[in-house]
Amino acid sequence: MKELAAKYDPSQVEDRIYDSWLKGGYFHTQADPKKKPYTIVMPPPNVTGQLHMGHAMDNTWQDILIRHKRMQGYAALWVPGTDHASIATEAKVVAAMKEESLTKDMLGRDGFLERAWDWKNKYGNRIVSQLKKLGSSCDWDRERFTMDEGCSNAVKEVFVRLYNEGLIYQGNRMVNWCPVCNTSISDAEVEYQEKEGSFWHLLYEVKETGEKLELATTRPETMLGDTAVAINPEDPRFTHLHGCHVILPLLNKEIPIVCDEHADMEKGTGVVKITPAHDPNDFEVGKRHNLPMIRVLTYDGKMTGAADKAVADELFESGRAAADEPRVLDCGKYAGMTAMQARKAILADLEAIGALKDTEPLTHDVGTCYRCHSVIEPMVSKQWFVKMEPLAKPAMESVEKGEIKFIPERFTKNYMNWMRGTRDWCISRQLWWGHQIPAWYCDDCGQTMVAKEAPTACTKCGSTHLTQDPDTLDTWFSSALWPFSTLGWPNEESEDLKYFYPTNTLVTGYDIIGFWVSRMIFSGLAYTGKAPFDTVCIHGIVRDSLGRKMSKSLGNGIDPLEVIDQYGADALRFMLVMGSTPGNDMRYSEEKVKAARNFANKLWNAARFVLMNLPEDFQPGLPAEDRLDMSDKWLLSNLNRVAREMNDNLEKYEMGLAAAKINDYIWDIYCDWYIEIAKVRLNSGDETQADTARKVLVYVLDKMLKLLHPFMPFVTEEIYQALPGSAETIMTQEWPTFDQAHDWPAEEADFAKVMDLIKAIRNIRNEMGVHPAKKTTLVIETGEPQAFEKGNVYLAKFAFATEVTLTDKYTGSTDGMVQVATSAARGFIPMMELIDREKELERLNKELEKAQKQADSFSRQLENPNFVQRAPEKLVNDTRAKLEAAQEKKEKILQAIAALG
RNA sequence: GCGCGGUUAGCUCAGCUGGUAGAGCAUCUGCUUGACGUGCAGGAGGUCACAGGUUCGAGUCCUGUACCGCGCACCA
Repeated sequence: MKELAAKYDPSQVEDRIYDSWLKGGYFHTQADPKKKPYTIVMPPPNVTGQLHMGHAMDNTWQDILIRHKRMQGYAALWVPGTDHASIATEAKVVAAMKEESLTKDMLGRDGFLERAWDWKNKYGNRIVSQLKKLGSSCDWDRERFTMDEGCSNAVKEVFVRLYNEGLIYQGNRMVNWCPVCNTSISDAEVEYQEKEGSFWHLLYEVKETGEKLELATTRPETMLGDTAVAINPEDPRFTHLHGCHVILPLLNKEIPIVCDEHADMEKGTGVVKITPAHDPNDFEVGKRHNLPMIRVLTYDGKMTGAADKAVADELFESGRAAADEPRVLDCGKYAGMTAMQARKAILADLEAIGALKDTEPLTHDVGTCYRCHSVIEPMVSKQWFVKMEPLAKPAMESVEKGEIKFIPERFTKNYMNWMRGTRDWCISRQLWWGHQIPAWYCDDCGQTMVAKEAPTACTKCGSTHLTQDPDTLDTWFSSALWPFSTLGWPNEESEDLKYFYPTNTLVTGYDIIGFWVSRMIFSGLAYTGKAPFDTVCIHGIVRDSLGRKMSKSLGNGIDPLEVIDQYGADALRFMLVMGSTPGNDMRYSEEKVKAARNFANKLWNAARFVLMNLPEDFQPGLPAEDRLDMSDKWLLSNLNRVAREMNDNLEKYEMGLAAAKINDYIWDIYCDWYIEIAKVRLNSGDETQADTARKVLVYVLDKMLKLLHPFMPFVTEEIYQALPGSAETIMTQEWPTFDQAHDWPAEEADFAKVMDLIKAIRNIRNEMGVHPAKKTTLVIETGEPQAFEKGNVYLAKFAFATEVTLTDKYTGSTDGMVQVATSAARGFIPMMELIDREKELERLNKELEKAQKQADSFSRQLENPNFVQRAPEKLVNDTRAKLEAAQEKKEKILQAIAALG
């Protein structure tokens, strides 16, 4: 047992406690046949990232769940780790290199990767130590990284398997190309932003008829790559053009007019130019009509030139180009221009020849890169894809069957929509930081070989000149495997995999259901045959106090570490769960953090009070029942209920409700009522009473520390350590459960009656402005003396009574007596001279009105024969009792008014 | 266009399977009460967006409307 400091200073306590947890090894969990497993894998933050409010919330929720289960005796494992975040990290490293005027090309792949690893090693620990600041009880012995050996092995394994099953293929497809990041990105990574643009109406001359065909485009610079124009086959305006051609302006090239339903008769002029290499719809049209694909943009967003053409042509001539490879145009005078420059130049030239009819302003949604927000160029390019349909099907079924449950349930729909609509997943990235694709090409014959290890010779021609595909995999490819790659997969014999997998709860934000959750689900099902978790608990995002998304550009982000420094991790954590609901966004506000900090402080002081009242030789343990009085039983009975309800709430992922309950119990019930009661007994001079109060105080304090621990781990541990007879840590103590032996409804009800009277007396005194120092006698008239006899002592203190008398019928004078009424009792207080008669009359009438309203509402209900007939019997009886109580109270108020008059 | 969410006290939000509307903050009135003023006691403040419906009974379930926000699709 030790003393608590006069003030709780989280910054003096938290790091020390966290270290002690680490030293104690309490976070570490192993397969244990005697226990049930409970597993959470942490959504891996970017290795070079910094903790933000989103992480803080995500990890707080996980920590609450894991600490709760750990205390319940599960082998609770929380696997932490970080994500290599290919594109984000690479961008940062490149930016840092730029400071030294270095580029990737100057360093070469190996040189670059060396730098990238240095970067990772330098910053990779930052986020981890920040997570520790939060109090996260992850098993750091198992910390993983998506590019570590095990994860990389899993990635290669999956890639090879899927390839062999035909689920990964390579091909020239339309992809989203970011000319700034210089890589393809997946459909999911494209963000649409509304932008001001124009709609340019162009005129293409029909070769056969000489008429000018008007069509509109938002991207005129791609017209050099047009290989057709399309009209709708049903369009009566253009039937005469079936089979005709147009002359593509500027290039003076003949291209066909094709009939395709992609051309919408209602839209624009009904004529649409077809650029198969640079538009996803046109790509499809091109395939349907066997149109050539002509690429006019380089991968860094410039118009192609002679050199680009030469490279491509050489591939074709040597026979190494795939059949679906696009041709490349030498854009001549436009070569080397950016798309924007080319747009201007081409429009000017079109105008000069009279081919630009009109320019119409237009706001439209433009696809942008989620990373750098530059405009995406749709482009045909040779990439690796995962065939989604065969994988999505079981992934949807699994959720439909209820093997995986979303909390809240509505996100199931969100997930289903995503799965249903998803196209094949482009997984190759033109980046160096990441898992290099395990595919090798024969320099001599072009043969493709996919294997976990580099082949020594070409399987076709035997050549030893092999080159590995330079591309890396989408970051999400490795995160998709996270729930099992971290547990030992593909080694099916792994103890951890067998014991801890499938995991239980996945906690994450709704913004990455598509990116991550869905991919883990289909991956888990495909490779392990099991859904990777049974529950997906979704939280919203933390917004600023004005409800705006926190963002770098707005500069409205709140740094969780600064909040921790100022108010403590417990306060931040508590703020992030109190009053929050799964799936809903919440606002950050410093007021809320302060409220949480105040709560920690309240608990601290309560504990200080308890401890300072314990004698040296104090023996903890609850006294025998016959020593417990009404207030003890009321307190314990309430504790019991709170424990049960919190447990139910946590099982249902209602962390916010659970937090509110322990908050209310500690503050209202334990501190505001019970400690005040205990003071009376501690100072009563009755050692038995005092000892009972102390024992109950300590017993309940211990329980409520445990109930609060998952939410506020630091302050609860610090206090727990100071309790007599405490173990080395609260972390592994048993979570309190409902105890049938501590269920005392009768005493609870009796005590409630006493509290009622106390509140009524406090109320009147306050309203009448009677100074607390002014004490009076008190006569209680009641038909239920058992409650008030036992509560006598407390009434003296809380009702400011010098002397309390009980009677079943007050026969004394009502002169000068102020009367208070509750349903169970009438109180007579001689203090009329202290109060204003008129005011008191007014107050009583108000009370009467209130009671009357209540009684009316109940009797109305009971007068309804349908209610009595159809409502549950218990409810009807309860309502009768309530009506009776309201009437009794009314009666007593009436008597008080009469006495006054 | 399809879908989702929100609308409850001045503010920020809870309210689980329908049963007399809650909290924190703010506000007002008292209180230097031997744990805590980061506190204590008390007050005021709500036709739960609107309109219908189901039900003995609706903040809660159903239908529709309005406003705010979000996601997806389309965008020649």
